[in-house]
Amino acid sequence: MIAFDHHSSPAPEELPSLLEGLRMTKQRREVLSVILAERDHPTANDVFTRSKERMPTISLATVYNCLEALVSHKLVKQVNFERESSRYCPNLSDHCHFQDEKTGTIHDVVFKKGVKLEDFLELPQGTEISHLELSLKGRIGY
Amino acid sequence: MIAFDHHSSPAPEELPSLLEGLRMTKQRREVLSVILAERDHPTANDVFTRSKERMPTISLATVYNCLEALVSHKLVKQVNFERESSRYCPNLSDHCHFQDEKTGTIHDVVFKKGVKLEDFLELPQGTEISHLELSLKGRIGY
DNA sequence: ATCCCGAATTAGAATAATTCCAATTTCCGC
DNA sequence: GCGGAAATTGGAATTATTCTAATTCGGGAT
Ligand SMILES: [Mn+2]
Ligand SMILES: [Mn+2]
Ligand SMILES: [Zn+2]
Ligand SMILES: [Zn+2]
Repeated sequence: MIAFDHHSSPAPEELPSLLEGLRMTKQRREVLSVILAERDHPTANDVFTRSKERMPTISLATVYNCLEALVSHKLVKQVNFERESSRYCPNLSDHCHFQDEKTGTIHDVVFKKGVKLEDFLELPQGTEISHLELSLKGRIGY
Repeated sequence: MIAFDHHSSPAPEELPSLLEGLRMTKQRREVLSVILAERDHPTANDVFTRSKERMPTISLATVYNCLEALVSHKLVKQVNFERESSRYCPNLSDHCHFQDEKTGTIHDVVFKKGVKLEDFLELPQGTEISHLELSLKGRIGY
């Protein structure tokens, strides 16, 4: 019954100047707020375009730098679909991604509560998973 | 107890000249046999290097063309890890991939028997999944 | 407030995987 | 053997991302 996760908007803006040990420069704050604002999984270039509206001097290199910093400090997730350009996601809960082949839209998909990897994968004992990415493509029931 | 799937070698060579509706040219046969031979998830460039040993005139463009043909005819699977170059896999059974961060080696990981997507994902009813890719990174228990 | 200094930003060049192109070559069916 | 569509080829083009080197920023110390 529960459909895609349409999570509610947390307040952007007014972020502390240090977060998770990351110096929150104005460019990083701008990039983060762009990602928080629309939660539509924008590409680096999308983020660049949107950031320039409020900060016309920001550079694409800086956007890439900021995204890398935000991702490595786990304030944002990087999302990949096959060979497409990376997208960025502000949803920090455990989830994966579904791309509607009709529209290209990417939806967050939540893991069922309590499921563990070993429940559905034949992993050798002792394996430590440090990163997991599950990407789905298909059609939504009209 | 069951570890990574080390499947046994099916006989390469001697492929029919038409397979799955795909004209099996000598370049396509060579590319396919390279992938079947080592099952170590080579990149396009790996395949190119190995193919040149037996077919010195093959071009990289042709390797890409062949891989695309083999993948779209489902004789080979394309495997992606984040932004790394694509790799190719001859294991047609339902499986996903684990990359050992220590060595870079990629292992096939089998889904437990009988598990369905809906068992662990909150998918809206009526969703049709046409493609799924699950990629894991981590360490093997020494 | 000014100075210092490491970190961040910037523009532009470089990189690298993949795709495109236009010219040949292959090869299946007649 | 011919004709034609499909495949191959070498090289150029594309494009997302990374790198470089110069400049600017900003927080702590004086
Ligand atoms: Mn990731
Ligand atoms: Mn795939
Ligand atoms: Zn997401
Ligand atoms: Zn595989």
